[in-house]
Amino acid sequence: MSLMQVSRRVDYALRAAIHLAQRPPGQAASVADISASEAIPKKFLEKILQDLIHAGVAVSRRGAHGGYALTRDPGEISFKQVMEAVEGPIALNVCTGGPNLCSVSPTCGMQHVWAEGQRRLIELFAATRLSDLQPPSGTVAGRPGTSHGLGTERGQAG
Amino acid sequence: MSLMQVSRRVDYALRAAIHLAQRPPGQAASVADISASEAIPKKFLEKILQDLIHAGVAVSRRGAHGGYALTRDPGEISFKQVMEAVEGPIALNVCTGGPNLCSVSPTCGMQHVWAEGQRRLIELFAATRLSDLQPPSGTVAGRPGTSHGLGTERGQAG
DNA sequence: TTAAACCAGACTCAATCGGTCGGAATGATC
DNA sequence: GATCATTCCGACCGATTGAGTCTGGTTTAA
Repeated sequence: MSLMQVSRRVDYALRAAIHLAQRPPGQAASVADISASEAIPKKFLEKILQDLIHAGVAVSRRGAHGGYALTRDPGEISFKQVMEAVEGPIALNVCTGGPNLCSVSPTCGMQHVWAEGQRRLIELFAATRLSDLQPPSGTVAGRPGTSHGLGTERGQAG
Repeated sequence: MSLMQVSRRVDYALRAAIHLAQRPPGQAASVADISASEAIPKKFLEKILQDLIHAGVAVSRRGAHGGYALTRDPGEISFKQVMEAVEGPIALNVCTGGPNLCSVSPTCGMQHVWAEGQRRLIELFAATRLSDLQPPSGTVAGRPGTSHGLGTERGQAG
């Protein structure tokens, strides 16, 4: 019983995104690739990757030799973007999801504490980019395998 | 669908603790009192208060005119203590609950990000004391009602 | 003795989490 | 153009958990 944990979904999404970040730019990885090397259930991962696509974080190519790649440079994609792509926005309590959501009073005093905690987390997760992660020691970053080019545009993270 | 929210349990526990903090020192409040004024289901609150007692945050007096009070000065009780009393320790991901809990590799790179987020939250919640909260505007802090003395010792928060 | 309170544990019920299944669409290759 | 590898998509499912209730104590003031 532990407090405030992120879901498996978020964990998997980040692993997958980092996996994509760590292969040669523009080289796509298939669900099978990622699933195998990151130990994520394949069909579950499939859905998570769809979320990343819908959020504009990743793109895919369908058909044989298809796969997934990031839409931007790993240095331009934040943890926060990936996390919020698969779950909603970060909100430490129901009352911080929007204004006037406190069940008891409009300003119950706790609200600003949650808001501050939220601020701190968001600051961290927005500042942390996919490029900040070292690949796990003992593995090679850019082993090609089945990989095919996929265009990557540039943008900004937040 | 929102990320990283605290449970109702934690929210209720804090409301209850703050309620106790805001009445004249040493004056107990019954479950009915707290339940009514904080809009918390009575039987549910009862269990939560038990957790606070088991964690040494509150004490109770049984029998007629019984009730609950804090064991220490509100300035000596932190959010963190209350939160961890009713849920486990704060841990942003399974792998930060203890060493060698990462499913993929002993150091997957994300671990230190979770650890840092955790550090920031814990710092905030440990620094925030029950005495830091203003009572909701429009209500009176120390309206006596049914309240009876209950000893309060002193200690420290963390 | 009685009523007001706390104490404890079994129970319920619905939602969510984590994941699977089956198949349709798409694209590369032969 | 058949085949095969792959993404895409929605329905489904079981277990867990979150939130709360119920029942029946026990303790104590009056």
